Amino acid sequence: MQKYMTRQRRLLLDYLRAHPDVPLSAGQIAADMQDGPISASAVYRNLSDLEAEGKVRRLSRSGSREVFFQYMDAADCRNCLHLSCTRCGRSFHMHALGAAQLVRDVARNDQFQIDRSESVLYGICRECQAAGREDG
Amino acid sequence: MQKYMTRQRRLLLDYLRAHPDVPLSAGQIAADMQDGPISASAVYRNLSDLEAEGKVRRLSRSGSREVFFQYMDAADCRNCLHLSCTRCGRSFHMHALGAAQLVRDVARNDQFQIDRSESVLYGICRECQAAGREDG
DNA sequence: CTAGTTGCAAAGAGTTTGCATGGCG
DNA sequence: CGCCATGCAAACTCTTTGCAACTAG
Repeated sequence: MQKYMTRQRRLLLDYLRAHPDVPLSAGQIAADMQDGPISASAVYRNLSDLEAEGKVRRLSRSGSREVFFQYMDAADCRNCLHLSCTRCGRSFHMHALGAAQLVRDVARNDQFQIDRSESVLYGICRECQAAGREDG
Repeated sequence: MQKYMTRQRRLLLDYLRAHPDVPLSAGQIAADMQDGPISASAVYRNLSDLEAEGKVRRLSRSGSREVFFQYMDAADCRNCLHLSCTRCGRSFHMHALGAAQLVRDVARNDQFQIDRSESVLYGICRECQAAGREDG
């Protein structure tokens, strides 16, 4: 668990906050920051710490062995599910009411208690749908 | 893409069909079958082929670097979303009507086109909820 | 027959870890 | 000043790949 706010820690946090809606792979983050004063292992270690503190969520993309991280702006994310675009990689908050409704419906119909923080729905976002129609 | 039905292929298929509701990691499958006449690489290659044919879905578990596979009983899975229990590992089909409803709602409210085959909702299944209440 | 498949072992990608050094408070 | 965090490189885990031998149809 994090005790000291090191330069690396701050740098990483800044980086994450600057990319709020993209799930970033640890490797990608490390690569993006490799010119700065932070090593890959510091990136990995800090991401794990941040995850343990709930500041970051760890998620996987189907078919990839990479682990992705996404900064969570505290309470904001407690009641939403994430929608992640498989084309552009960005992720969005599902309408909170809809998420609540979904959780309720699944609890009732399937007797299954959804964990929002573990779950992400994949698909195509509005912009990429539009782009797709143009392309053909 | 698969052309010949080899002994290994049949073995793997049998194995998968025997475990319909558990997402199995490729490594686990390979380990379970290592005594039989099938190598790890045959397992991996066949799983990829089966995925390409839509007989198997590939999925990730948040926090794990392993890739999981789950046998899909054809058309059955076209219209459902999967609910995967983070406690016992089993996965279930979300009520088809509920899934359809969800897809519609998200399309309308979030302008996001969910891809059922990519998406899995994680949480706790009925049995594990009950077990949890007993345990404390 | 003969192209698709297999097994093996080696290569690859991504992540974790051990240890000496450095820096936060 | 003491302990936590860092950087480096080596270890690890899981998966993919190259290639010669094998086999389904």
